[in-house]
Amino acid sequence: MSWIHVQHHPSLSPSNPPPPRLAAAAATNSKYANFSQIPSWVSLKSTSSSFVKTTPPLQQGRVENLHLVSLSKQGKLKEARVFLEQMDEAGVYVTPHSYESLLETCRNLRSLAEGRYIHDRMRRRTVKNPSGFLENCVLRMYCDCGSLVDAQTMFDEMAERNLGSWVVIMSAYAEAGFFDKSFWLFSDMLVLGIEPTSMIYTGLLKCLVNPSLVEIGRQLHSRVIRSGLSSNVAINTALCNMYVKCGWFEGAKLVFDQMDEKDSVAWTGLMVGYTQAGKPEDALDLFVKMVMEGVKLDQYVFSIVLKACAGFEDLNLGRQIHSYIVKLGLETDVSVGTPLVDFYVKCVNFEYACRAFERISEPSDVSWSAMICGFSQIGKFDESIKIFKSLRNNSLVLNSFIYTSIFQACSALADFNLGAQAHADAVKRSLISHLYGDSALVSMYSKCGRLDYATQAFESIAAPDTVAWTAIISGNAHHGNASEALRLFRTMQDCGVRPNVVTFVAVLTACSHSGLVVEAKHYMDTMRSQYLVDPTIDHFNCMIGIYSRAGLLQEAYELIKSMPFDPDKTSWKCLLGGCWTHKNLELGEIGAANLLQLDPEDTAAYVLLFNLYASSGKWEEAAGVRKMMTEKNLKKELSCSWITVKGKVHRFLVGDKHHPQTEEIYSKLEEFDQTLMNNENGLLTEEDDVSYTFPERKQQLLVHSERLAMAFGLISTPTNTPIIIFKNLRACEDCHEFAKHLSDISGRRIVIRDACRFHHFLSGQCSCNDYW
DNA sequence: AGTCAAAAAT
Repeated sequence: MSWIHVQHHPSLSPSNPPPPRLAAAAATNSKYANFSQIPSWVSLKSTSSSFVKTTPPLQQGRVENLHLVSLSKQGKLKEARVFLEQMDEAGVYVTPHSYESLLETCRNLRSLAEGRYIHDRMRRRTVKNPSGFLENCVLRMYCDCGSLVDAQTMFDEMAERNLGSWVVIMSAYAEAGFFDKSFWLFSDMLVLGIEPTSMIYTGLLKCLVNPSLVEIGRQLHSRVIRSGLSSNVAINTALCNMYVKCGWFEGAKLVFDQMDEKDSVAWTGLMVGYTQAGKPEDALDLFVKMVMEGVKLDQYVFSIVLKACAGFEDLNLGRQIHSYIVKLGLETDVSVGTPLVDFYVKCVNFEYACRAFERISEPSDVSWSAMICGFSQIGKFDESIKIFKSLRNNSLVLNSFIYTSIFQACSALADFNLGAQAHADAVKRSLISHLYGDSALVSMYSKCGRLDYATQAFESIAAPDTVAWTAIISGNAHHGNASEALRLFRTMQDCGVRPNVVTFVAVLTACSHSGLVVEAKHYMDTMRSQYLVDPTIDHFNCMIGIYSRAGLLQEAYELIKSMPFDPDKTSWKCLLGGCWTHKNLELGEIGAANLLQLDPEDTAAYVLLFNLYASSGKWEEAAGVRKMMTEKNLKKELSCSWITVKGKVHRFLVGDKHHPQTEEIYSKLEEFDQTLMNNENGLLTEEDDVSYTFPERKQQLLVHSERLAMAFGLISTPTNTPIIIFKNLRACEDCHEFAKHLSDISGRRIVIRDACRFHHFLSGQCSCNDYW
């Protein structure tokens, strides 16, 4: 809630914040009086001076009341209270307008205590109050502050209720879901012979928001007809919206079609309904009709039409509507510009999104969050974070969507430091979106190598949904805790949460990393029949990977041939990977051939095939593969490893000597020199550069990037913390052995995240049991 | 008087 307060603070206007210097200047020019500016000759202490005595009594409190209103508009209720007491002491009259302003602030800030105080002092003195206006303000204050009990007491005690009083309390009950209460009041009204106005009806109708309430809606509708209000635009619009929200589109259409007077509001409401019901095409049809009937188009119309468009991801259609928006000069409007940005982001056209954003005159937090999303989508997570930081530094309004995006960005960058800070920050501002933010956090901590934090985050979710369960299952899967992942999968079902497509990917991933062939096959076979989830190619690829890794290469190949999908790159790569591990040249050649047909530039395919030939002693073929690579001028992905120490990322390449502590790192590595494994067969690892000759490669092995990172971790982090290293490619066998050994001698816990999973090394053992 | 815009897990 805290950020809402900011919105009411004039000098921190959310949409267009002046830089600090300007803000200070603006404050002194503020249209509201500032206490320090009140000249001493009218200030409270001088009420006894001869000048004031000659001024008429009402005139006397003008500046004080102005100051009071100023304080309340700035949300300074505590100060206002002190000032009120000073005014009392000085015998200065508080005007109805001041009370109105104070009550409004109490409402906006949901400050029941201050509201009660104001009400209390109003009762203790005579306030000039024409037609019970102020009493309705108090009533609304109680309703908006959530105290229906106080509101009811007030209502019962009111000497002079007017229609406004009825509207306020009935709407409040309806909004809070106490429909019986509001309908009792409704019948009270009728009994008292008070004829309900359109306000009464619209107040009630707008609270009927789900299908279970449609009957009440129909009854109200019939009363509307009987009371002769059926041509009232506001009521008809409200009826139409009510039926839409209650899911009765036929009813909505009926009301809509017989309206003889329809403005853009009525059209908008119907379009909202269609869009929310997943019928964007109907919404667009309505838009076309609107245009043909010449209805005036406003920013609301375009915001919903753009949302409908985003559902289609039809760039062309959106461009046409965009040009319409430009013609009408509405592109600078934040409520048109923002959905426009979002539309382009959804169409994966970030350039257009940027241009649309630039045109918005006063971007809101929603506009910024659309941009953050856009940057993340094109992989520019640093840019997302940059925006986030600058919004924060400028005290602009942040929201839970933004935090969710930041958690995602930190996941992708595996930035534990920033992620944990953003987490704490979001907690302080209570801006963690239920389920959305929670799941993103689970995933973030898991991807940062902290499954312990991920588990904590998961356990703090009151009622995890499918996505949240999937996140924690997937986390355990990637950290190699297959049995825990499968246990969670069962618990999830015991909790009545149903697994979906992604959940099964996570479950199969868990099996895959632990070689649970039988279990995987069981889930594969039952996911459709028992769980009603149709397997996708991702599931088949997981299964192919599981067979291949387990050495069941024939089974893997049969599955590729028999599965109901055309095999893709991943399918063949899984097979090829298994063929390399289990030295099956025949199937390996088939895998490589198919893979290279789908992607002739796939470096990993060449490396695997090269190794496969080399290990079978087929040097000529191996040389051929290498020649092909050189001919194609294939630049393989540069291998690197990184480690974060004190918030700073240290990145290493093979044989890197750029680090300022290079000497220490290399001498640390030499300490472990004798533990090096023999790699006499001259095989390539993914890390190696193929253009090197054999002796150089062997030399390279000693200084693989992850070893440099490990050595640096060893000398620069406290001994009681795990050394967490990330690398962009798969762990090479030799370095894996090295890490095991290092964990044994140093007693340190080492965590390495390679391209496909986490390895936890402790006391000479790896959590993957050498199966990866 | 009634209408608007965004997000999580492979």
